[in-house]
Amino acid sequence: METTWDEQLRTAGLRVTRPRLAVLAVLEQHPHVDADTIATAARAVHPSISPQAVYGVLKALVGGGLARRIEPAGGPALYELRVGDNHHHLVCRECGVVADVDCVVGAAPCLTPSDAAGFVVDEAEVVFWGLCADCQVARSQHGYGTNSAIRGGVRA
Amino acid sequence: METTWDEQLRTAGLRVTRPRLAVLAVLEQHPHVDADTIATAARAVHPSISPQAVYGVLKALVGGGLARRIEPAGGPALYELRVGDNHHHLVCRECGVVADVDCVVGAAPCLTPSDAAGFVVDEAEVVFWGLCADCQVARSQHGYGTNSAIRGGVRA
DNA sequence: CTGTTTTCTTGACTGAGTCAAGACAATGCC
DNA sequence: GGCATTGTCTTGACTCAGTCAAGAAAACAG
Repeated sequence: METTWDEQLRTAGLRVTRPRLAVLAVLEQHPHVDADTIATAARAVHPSISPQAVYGVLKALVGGGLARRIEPAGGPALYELRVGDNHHHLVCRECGVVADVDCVVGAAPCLTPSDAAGFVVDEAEVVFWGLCADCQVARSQHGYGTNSAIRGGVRA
Repeated sequence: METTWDEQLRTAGLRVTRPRLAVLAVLEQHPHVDADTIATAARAVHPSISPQAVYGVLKALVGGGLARRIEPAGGPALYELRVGDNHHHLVCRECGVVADVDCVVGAAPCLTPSDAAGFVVDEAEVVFWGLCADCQVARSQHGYGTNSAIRGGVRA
């Protein structure tokens, strides 16, 4: 990371505030987290931060192009700092962990559906669903009964 | 459609009930609808159906493999009857309309990320975001100010 | 037709997120 | 550095989608 968060915020026309820097610091350490986890972690740096402030900050960051919001089905929205490169995600059905994948078939072909039905497409979102390495092990050990569903364990 | 809904339900081990048939009828007419719209439309056939019943029916149908649930970011879940063929979706950023797209690059390559990071992938979900034909027209006419956001107009 | 079991109805509840009003703090100017 | 102007944060009420639980009703088996 060359440019500082200060600069990036200012470039986006946003003021530099403690809550924003706190949220950015959390996102830097945890690549894919939900708003609630961010709030908890950010409180270590800036104790008085409120949940709503986190929503506000995240909306500002997403609006300013510093963060990206992803919404895997069946769970709360997650945020990440990797923006601008069109990459995709692997999501674990069991624990909800998210991993990045670089664009599937090279640069942009994944942006071109075979028949666009009159739509002007500007983004292709790809989510791969499966089982992460840890959950594969857990499943084969405990004898596939550990279905703790997605919700909850998204801490990445 | 060769087999009747009656048979399909029974094959899935589900009882044949009025609410279920009503929901199936609605889904047959409207390819991509949210639970609330289904409830409203189903009431035309079976007036006493409750919203919760719709949730229950949909869960049963999805569980039995008769319907599929999709959850586009920023809106409620939608349901469709096309199951078994791995097809994808085009979603309009403006009005939320959803259209089907057949699998992008042929059969299954879209199921293989370049690097799976130890995940065992069993499904690839692709969503193309853009503007539907109608909203393109509306935007060019009214002079791109008609941002009514997604929420609400999903009636497909 | 009767009994059993699934499914539907009714109602209370949760969790994620939004909206609005006022307090506070960051930038720009003197 | 001090002050005014905005933009941002805090607090609190609220919405919407969806879940959970208990009892009533309906579907299938005999």
